[in-house]
Amino acid sequence: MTTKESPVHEANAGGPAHQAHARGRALGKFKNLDFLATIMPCHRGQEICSQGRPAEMWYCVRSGAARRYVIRLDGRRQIVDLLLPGDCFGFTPDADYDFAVEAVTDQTVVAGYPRRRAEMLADSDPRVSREIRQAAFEALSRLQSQLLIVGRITALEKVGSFILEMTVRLSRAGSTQVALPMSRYDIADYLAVSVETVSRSLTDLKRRGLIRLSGTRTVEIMDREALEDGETLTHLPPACNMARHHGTA
Amino acid sequence: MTTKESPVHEANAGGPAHQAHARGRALGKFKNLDFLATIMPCHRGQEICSQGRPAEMWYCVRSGAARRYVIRLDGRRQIVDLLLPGDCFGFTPDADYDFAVEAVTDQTVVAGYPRRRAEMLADSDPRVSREIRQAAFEALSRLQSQLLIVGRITALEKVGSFILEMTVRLSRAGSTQVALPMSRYDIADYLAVSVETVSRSLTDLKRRGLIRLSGTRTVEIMDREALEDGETLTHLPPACNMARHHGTA
DNA sequence: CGTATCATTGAGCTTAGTCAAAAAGTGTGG
DNA sequence: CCACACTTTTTGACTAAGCTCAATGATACG
Repeated sequence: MTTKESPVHEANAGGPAHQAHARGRALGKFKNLDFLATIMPCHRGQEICSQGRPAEMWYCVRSGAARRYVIRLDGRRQIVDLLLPGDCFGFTPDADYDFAVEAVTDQTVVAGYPRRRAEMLADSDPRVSREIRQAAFEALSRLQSQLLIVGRITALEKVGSFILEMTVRLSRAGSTQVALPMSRYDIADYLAVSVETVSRSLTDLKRRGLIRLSGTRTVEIMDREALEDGETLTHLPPACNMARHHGTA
Repeated sequence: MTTKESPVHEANAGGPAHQAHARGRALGKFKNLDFLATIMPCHRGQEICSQGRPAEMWYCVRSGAARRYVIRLDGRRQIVDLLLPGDCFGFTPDADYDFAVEAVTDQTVVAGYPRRRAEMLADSDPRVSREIRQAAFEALSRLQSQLLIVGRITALEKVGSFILEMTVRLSRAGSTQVALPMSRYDIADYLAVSVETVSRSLTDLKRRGLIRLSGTRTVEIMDREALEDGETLTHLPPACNMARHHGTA
């Protein structure tokens, strides 16, 4: 769904939430490879690598956000990784990429490392070797998290845990607020549900008082417990028509 | 679902389909580390590593099959990787495993490599370093495949592509037959659907003539095209009551 | 100040989950 | 070799969650 007829939901991502989150960790990867990095500033929607092309580079997000995705036979898009500052990508066991990667926001910057040379360096420098290994393990961990989210039963749970994950990954320590860099379409394709369902779920979570929205892309967590529980989210007052005026958006 | 009340669906997996699939590639990993491998034969259901414990070992499946999984708060089990001969696991960016791994069949053999020592060896031997990197990239690739399967829309598509994946991974080249080493419960927890749905989907695929079952765990692919298409699988003759006596089970 | 995209909401319908129970295998011990 | 106990697998009936189609608000950008 989602990206069925409308091939690219790009153009206008709008919102105040896009000044990347380049924190300390953004520079924490491939330190010992940085001297051969190519810095690439990307605009929204710009393709960074494309499926089927020779996998000649590894990358690391410096700021902004990127989506790694696959287009299915039926035209649907499945996002298989959301890449935030500090996240590395481009790893594949084969000669070619079996995915594509695009910048999600303007102001996205990635560092590119020629794979061949990086591998040769890894051969001679254990620190490089360990950095790459660590980056791959982190990618593995992200994918597992995503699988656990996508594998949830109800859309409410998926959206709820997605927000929690984004909070953890985008906000420092105890923050309860996240500025999502991506559109509802991206969220939908990440969670493998329809855009409408994402929207409805957010509305529902808002009505239940678990989150608040400031603008469309800034989410504040009001009840973390309930969000990660899932028990609370299943078959409960689906539309409790309590005449509550939810403060703002 | 699935593993909700009934914690473990083990005991009797029976069936003729369990003589592991140790082919050449089973030994193709960590060649240069083999001298420090511990060979562990495992019985069905035996735990190989457990969530939350220090990640002190890396592993490689030599024969049989294993499932990597996570138990959710609500008690459901999500399988996040099916490990077949040649597949490596145990990789984590943190100090502890954030998953558990169990043998799926009797006759499962895994090789264990002490992480510390393996890392030190990788530091000094580029071949080791590359082997580990390659294994991690393959794990990444498996996870991406699973995500693409779980992210499909209908259960019919999920089960269909699952069978295709298993055929590719378990059978040599052009074979159209797979002996699934795992139960319907495992399949359900891998696909994040209910057991009943898995069973119904298989029945449906059988009725449509896309597969045939010999016994309950041996699947023969009759129409690969249709299976990977998905288009064919959506809203079509859901129960064509043609009085056909499907040859055998 | 239009225009395009993003976001939300509604109505109808299909799919899959749940609960319940039967059928088919498998293994064991008498 | 058979009967029993236990799993695994399948099927049915019912319910509810989410997809689709369609339309209406919002918002940003030129």
